[in-house]
Amino acid sequence: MYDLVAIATKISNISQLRQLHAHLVLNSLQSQNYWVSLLLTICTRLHAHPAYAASIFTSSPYPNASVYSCMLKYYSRMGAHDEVVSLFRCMQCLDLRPHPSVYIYLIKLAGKSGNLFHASVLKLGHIDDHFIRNTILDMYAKYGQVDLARKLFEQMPNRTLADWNSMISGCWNSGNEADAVMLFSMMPDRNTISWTAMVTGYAKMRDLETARRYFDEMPEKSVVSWNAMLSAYAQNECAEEALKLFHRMLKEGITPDDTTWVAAISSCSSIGNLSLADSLLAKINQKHVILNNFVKTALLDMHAKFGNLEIARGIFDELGGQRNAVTWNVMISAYTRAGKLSLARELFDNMPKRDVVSWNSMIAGYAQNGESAMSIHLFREMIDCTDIQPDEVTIASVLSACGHIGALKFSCWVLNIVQEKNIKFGISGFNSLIFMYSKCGNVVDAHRIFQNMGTKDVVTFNTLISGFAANGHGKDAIKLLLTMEEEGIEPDHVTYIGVLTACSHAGMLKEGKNIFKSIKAPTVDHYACMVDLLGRAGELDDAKILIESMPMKPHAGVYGSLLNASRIHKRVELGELAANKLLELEPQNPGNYILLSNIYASAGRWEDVRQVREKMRKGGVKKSVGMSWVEYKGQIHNFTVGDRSHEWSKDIYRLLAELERKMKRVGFVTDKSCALRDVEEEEKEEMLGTHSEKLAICFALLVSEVGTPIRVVKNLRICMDCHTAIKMISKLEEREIIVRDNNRFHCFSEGICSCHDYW
DNA sequence: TTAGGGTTAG
Repeated sequence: MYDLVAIATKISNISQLRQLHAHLVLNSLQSQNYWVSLLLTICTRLHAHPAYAASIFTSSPYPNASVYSCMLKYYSRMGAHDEVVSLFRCMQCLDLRPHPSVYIYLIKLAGKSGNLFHASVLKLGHIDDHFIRNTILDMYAKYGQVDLARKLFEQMPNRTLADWNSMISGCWNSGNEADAVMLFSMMPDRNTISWTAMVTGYAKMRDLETARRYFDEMPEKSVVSWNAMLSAYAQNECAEEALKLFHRMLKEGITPDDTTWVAAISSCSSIGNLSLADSLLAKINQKHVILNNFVKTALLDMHAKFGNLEIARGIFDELGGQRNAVTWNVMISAYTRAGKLSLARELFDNMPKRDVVSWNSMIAGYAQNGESAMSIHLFREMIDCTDIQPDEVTIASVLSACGHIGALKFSCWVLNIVQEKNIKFGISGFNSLIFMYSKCGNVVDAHRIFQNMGTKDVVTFNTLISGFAANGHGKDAIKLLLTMEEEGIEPDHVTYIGVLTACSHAGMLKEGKNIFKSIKAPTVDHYACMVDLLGRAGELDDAKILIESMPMKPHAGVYGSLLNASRIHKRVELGELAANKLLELEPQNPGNYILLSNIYASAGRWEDVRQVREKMRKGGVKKSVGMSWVEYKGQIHNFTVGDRSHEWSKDIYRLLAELERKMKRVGFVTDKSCALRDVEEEEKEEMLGTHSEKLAICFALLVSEVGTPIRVVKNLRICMDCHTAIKMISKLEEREIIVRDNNRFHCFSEGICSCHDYW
């Protein structure tokens, strides 16, 4: 028998196991509990097939606690949680006493609801087992029940080092720095684990300096301690510091493990330094490291961030069965970052188990690529069809999408969910709220949120400043810039873009000039804003001089501003100059051709108009489709030029025709530029007057209550013809109509638009 | 057989 036991412990593959099994059968030993337990232990070690393990288990006619425990351990190793639980219930029914390690596994598995086991552990007297006791303590500490953990800890007659360490981590988990420090100082003895817990604790509080102090004072460091400090840097936007520490680690002869590589790789990708990444890859290859899927996922992400989508996809495919939710999520966001939404969606639809990050990645992916309506649609699906709880990131993305298309009602619905589910907002949540309100034209609420915020960051200020800019509140934008400086928040280049745009929209030439002068190192974008400001104010020659004096090469935005100003002030020669530069810089952008052809059209130079159109056709440049959204009862309705797909189409067009008749009767003449801008000569008659914003407005007129203002958002600039037509509609229908285009609001009321400077 | 470190979304 002793020979057999010796053989059994050395078994290293399934066929050896089957041989032993056969030998036991031959000697009629296979149903003895001792041997069943031993076979099951080997099954666990070798990951044997569940059917085989089950057949061994059932060969025992009267399985005892040991057999049950071995089978339970087998299932837990295989991740078959349901089987684990049902087996445990069987044991309870049979009054069998599980092995302590079984409890440890079960308590960990139960996680947050693990306190169910506490009573049973007490009843069976397992509480004196310090391994089990510590697991319970740790479970309480990990899952936010620090009070229970403390109670247990204080009642303990003999605390082990592990108990102290669990308690310290528990304090950090609940953000209780004072208690963590006190426990650490009171400890009778400390090990690397205690010190490392302090390092991670401070890292969680984003206090990297103190974390580093503990790290430096640590009497002995393990790889884990190094990793803790490395990750602290890597996760708090200190990638450079992380890589410095990584190199010191190598110099001191510490062998990196998987976690080390993950931190190094992710630091590399956030710095965006390709050559650094290459040298890191070389090191990994040179050391012949076997990479686990954490490292592979980090590598996947790095390649994706460097734009190597094929390599990233290669790693993803290679991972095969080792893929987890994170791997899928990384690949999805790799695609959304690159604007490849359909590929991202394909993965999203095919992934086996989506978590909140998967939904967030896809919702944010749509939102960031201009597919706001899809983003909102997907959020509804998440709420209506799944049990997954949205978090701050979800809400921030959806609110941003709502802002883009002015979906105020839908935003209210989203905010109700936030209240219902008690989702806590941090800075980014509030920032998105400010964005949404100001994009919906509700500056008052945007400002209210801003004032109630505890801590603000530069994005908070920038968002509200841009909101003021879009709503024509130039003075408020400048005031906010001053507040910002008072509160010690350094304005960045986005801040100045916002303030300059605000000046431009409010016609504040002098103030804008002063602000521009105060910018330490103006970027090309600031020059573009300045050209826009000068141009709109009619100082086109100054704008041209400014462009010529620029220390850097002007980009498309600079000439775009000049072109727009030339159109407003009918300066054909300057417009031609700007447009030609633009066509050089962006030969594929249809907007530039259309702007130029409009300038020629307004000057009556039809032959030039024809030539521009011809050039566009030859270059294969397609005109972009203008879209308009209107929100009705929390649903988003979108329209494109000449759209007939809406179920209300018939009524919409009937109303439009009726309105046009009325307009003609009161002497309204359409401006042909509208037709020339978007359609070929032969289609002109048919398409005239069917721009998306008009369709959206007619739809809103049909469905909305009399007296309520109509809100429409257009993704491009609204054209002159529609501008005039909407003015007239607001008068004829006695309705207030608010149209927001790319960057500002047009408020039409009683035949007057309150943003005259725009045209 | 317990305690410390890991990849993703804004």
